[in-house]
Amino acid sequence: MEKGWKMKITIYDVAEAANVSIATVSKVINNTGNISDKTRKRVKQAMKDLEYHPNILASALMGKQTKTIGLLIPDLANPFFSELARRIEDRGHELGYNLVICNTDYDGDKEDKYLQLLNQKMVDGFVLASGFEDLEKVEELIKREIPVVIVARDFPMFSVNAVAIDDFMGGYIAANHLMELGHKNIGVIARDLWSNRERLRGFNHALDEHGLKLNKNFEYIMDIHDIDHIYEGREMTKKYLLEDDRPTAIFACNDLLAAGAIQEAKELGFKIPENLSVIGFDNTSIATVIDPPLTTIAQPIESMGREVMDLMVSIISGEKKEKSRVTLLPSLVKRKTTKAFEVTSNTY
Amino acid sequence: MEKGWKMKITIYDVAEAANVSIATVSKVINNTGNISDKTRKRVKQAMKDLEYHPNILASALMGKQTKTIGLLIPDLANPFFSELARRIEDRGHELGYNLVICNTDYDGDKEDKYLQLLNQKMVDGFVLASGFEDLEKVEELIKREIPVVIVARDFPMFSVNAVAIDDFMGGYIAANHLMELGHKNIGVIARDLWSNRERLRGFNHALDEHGLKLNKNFEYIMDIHDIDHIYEGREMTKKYLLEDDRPTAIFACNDLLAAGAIQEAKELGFKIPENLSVIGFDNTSIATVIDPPLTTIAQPIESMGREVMDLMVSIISGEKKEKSRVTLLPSLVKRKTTKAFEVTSNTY
DNA sequence: TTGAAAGCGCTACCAC
DNA sequence: GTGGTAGCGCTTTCAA
Repeated sequence: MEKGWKMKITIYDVAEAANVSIATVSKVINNTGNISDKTRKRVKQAMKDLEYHPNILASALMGKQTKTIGLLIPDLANPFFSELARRIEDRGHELGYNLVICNTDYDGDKEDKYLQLLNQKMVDGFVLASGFEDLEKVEELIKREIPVVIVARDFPMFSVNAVAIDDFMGGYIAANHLMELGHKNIGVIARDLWSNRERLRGFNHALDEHGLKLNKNFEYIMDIHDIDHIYEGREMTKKYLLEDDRPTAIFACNDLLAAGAIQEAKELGFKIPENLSVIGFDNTSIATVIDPPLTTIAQPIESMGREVMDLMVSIISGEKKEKSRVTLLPSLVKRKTTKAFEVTSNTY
Repeated sequence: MEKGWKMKITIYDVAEAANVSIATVSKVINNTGNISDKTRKRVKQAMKDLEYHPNILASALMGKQTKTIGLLIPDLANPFFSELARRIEDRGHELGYNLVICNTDYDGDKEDKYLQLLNQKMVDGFVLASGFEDLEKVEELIKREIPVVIVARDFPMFSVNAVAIDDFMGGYIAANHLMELGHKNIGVIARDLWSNRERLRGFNHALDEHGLKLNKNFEYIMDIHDIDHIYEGREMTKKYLLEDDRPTAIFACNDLLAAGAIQEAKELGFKIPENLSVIGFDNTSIATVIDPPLTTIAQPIESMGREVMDLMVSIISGEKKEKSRVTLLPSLVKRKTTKAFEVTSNTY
């Protein structure tokens, strides 16, 4: 029979060409069983000649891995998440996995749909960078023994695999940096996410240690579905800055929010950092793009991506049986948006 | 037999529960054949009761679609691509498709590897946003009748499905905008990509119409693998601006490059746009983040994503047999980085 | 060291 | 209308 160029070539073709059974071919593909060097060589040659590539779906049907991981992420257009996805994909590629990436927009229904769909597609596991404020679905997965690792979002009192930074510490560092510069009256802008609440908690804790207290007028926790961070950052900043006892510094819980804060402040005639200090969070690429370059709390995005995939693979391979949690440390990246507070600077 | 909570439930379980054959179940799943309402209802109920979800891989083995598309993209961390990926995913989701996203870094070997791998995984088609300066692999796919659509990258003399903007026109618009403002001496910064070369061609064409000519000292085409656009933008800008006959405006072929240009110019003491006009390309979110907000040539990213998936699906479904190419139009988004050139402004 | 054969979960053709 | 059955391409006993 003529093997046309379009014919999909299967294990049978290889077997025929190498004059062995498909069982033998399968064994050399998977390096299992005992095959003599001679046959092995012959089979390999046949595979090469025919440009044979095993159909992964068929083998998955037999219980093998699909070598595909589902990544649920709130919003790829958000630099933090796209950079994280990038890193996870990089490491996945190194380890032989592909990523199905899904945007959830913090929408529970979408999360459900994707989880279910990717399950049907037999992904080997899920990386969840999504909101999942609701633990039910995650528990369901775990009960069904599907590998799950949560990233950038910790569930302190729940037994899941997770990699995240110490958000509390991040907030703590931010506050201390600002206080060291002499700021006492600080405004904060956050989102209604666990991680952001932790950052605030750390922030407040640091304040507390110095006998300071956050002015509730200068605390804003925006709705999770307000997607335009820049706008929100601007609005809040305007509100804060127009008050008589306006803050001398702002802690924004992500870089985008900080960008908005800076834009608005400048537009209102404030000089940054002379009249107002701003500190962000995440250290995404936009921190270096805005002017002045943003002082921010860095999440080690690359390491996070790496750790996530490594953890995932160790779970899949079964070498990690108990749940484990890796916590990375945030760090202060000083750039140009924070400066020592001087009394005179408050009246510009 | 006790159906444990972990048992994977199959079409057989449904058949048993509904007291029909698996053939019948299959028919109600796929809405094929003739099934009486009574049985249909019974089967559906059984599926619901058992929380049955068909194994997509198994049906794919039988020649059905995997409902998964491979997306090859140079770099998810680049805002243009992450925003595009976001839009493609959105539309894919609406149409019932998932996306396997792969970063290629314009690396031919990675492109090959991914193409081959995703092929094994039986994706229904490929969206290529990657470099693919080399057409061979694409031709190979097409010959094998695998649906392919190219995005943000046109192959004018080659018959492929593609959606892209008119890059020539984009460059043309940019040049005209600058010339209308009185600029005659303009520097350009581009990458060594087809799209960028087209933009330059359009740019030069416009110049030509006005009897102007690009000073070759102020033209730079950076290597495709130089990944740090900001840095490159800065370096070139410094070089240009330190010349005696320095340009009064810069056309950067993407927003990141423009961001670098602006940073450097400001650092050298130039006021933007008073002493130097800068125009970018893409209109990514960073255009609104930098200061001053960047005037740029917008690519309609959302429409592009939509068109790409729509085209892909129409190819898969077989309703589009001939190749087709959709060209979207770029548009000028005026913000704050371009301004009329005044003679005095050249000596600040 | 090799191969025959029994599936994996599903679809589709052909009988009844 | 419904069901039996032959695969899809692969892995994995179990015999030879």
